[in-house]
Amino acid sequence: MDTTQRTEQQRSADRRRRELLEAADRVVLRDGPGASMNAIAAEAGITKPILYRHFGDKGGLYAALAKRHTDALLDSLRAALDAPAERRERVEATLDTYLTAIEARPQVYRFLMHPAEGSPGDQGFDVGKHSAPLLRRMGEELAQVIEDRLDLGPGSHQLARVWGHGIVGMMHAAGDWWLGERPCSRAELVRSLADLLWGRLAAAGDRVGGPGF
Amino acid sequence: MDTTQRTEQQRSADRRRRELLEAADRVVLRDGPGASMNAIAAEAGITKPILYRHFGDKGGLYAALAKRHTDALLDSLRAALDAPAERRERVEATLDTYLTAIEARPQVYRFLMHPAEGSPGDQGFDVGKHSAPLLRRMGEELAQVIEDRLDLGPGSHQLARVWGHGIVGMMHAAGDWWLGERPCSRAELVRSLADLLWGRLAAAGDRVGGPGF
DNA sequence: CGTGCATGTTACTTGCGGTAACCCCAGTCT
DNA sequence: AGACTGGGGTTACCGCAAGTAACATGCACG
Repeated sequence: MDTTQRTEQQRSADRRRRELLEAADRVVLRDGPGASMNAIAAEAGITKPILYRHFGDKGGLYAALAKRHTDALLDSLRAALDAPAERRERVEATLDTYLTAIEARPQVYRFLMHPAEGSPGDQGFDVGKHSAPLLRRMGEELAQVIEDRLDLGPGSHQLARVWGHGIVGMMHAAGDWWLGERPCSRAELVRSLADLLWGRLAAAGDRVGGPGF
Repeated sequence: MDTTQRTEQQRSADRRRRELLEAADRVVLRDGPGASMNAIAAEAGITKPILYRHFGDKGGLYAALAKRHTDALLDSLRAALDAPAERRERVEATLDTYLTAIEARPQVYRFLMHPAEGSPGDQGFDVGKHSAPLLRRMGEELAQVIEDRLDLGPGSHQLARVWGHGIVGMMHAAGDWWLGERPCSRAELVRSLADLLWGRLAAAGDRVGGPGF
């Protein structure tokens, strides 16, 4: 009765919410992160106030949208990282998974990395979470995996966290640059990054005939 | 005559431009990247259209502002990277220089790394330059240094570029996270990152008693 | 003197985020 | 049946910031 009815309405609201999110998705993918609430509402076949009833404000809508994609991407990454294989292979598989994802849907990627937060009065938004939460989440998850799986001696917790965020940042920056310039194949990029993580920078010899170092 | 006058006016215009930039700087440092053109104009003691005459649009002003800070930071980094010392020392010095800079003036840092927000429609902004050009410039410069100084065998050009952007991204992401959470001292962070670059990730042993990998 | 020309202003338009007030229709209670 | 309530929807509006005319002023040159 009361409960069944409430769940019924709940379900209806959830379905509506999903429809709205999919419409928003289409618009954001088409117009970029600067898509207006009016455009999104129009795409969904309704008007602005409904969006605000469901998501509070633009930040809320964008957060919900970002969460969907972020969760999906993180699932793929976890799968690659958890595969039964040698460490280097897993690292390469994870890098490749990430790069494949951003290559396949660059619009989604742009949106996730530069959600543009509040904006106007942006007062409604917490200043602390200025940046893309996706990078933070990836960094934290990777840190956890590193800490769980590797024997790093004393201070392993801190070390794992630094490495987690650092490696994610490396992947992100290299991917961003690569996506813009396409200077090489994905496989080459993956190899180069893995080589970097595998200490080839430290192992390289000084160039002969260069400036005297 | 003509020329002298023109240079005279040019100089005057340049001086004015600099004053405007410094005023803009003060406002952006105080109010964050969402500072309005009105506020900047008021701080400079003039009104909006003058700003637009000098910088075209908000993007132009922000680009000019960013260029100043970016150039300054890049100069410091070049100095640290060019110091006569062992490679590891230079790497650590460069990391430390970067972290010291973002620690000393987080407002500047936020502005440089997330200029896209702007404000509401942000439609005055070119979609192409979505991200911080600072990262790209740092990546390119580092790539150049790596290629010039290290002997990487065949494919060294590509490799150096990938590494340049990757390392810069690592530094940036770790720095961003560190700046927000302050989980350890700057020196510890520098050491951890350098260790990562020096192959400690690849060299670490599997954790005993953990899940069977 | 008037004619450029750079510098400055006021006052406007446009477009967006966000909100208040109203509307309508399906059930429900008495 | 008829008033009552509440979720889904709309129109019309506010405030604010980017960007733009159109008008005003000071100063060199012929």
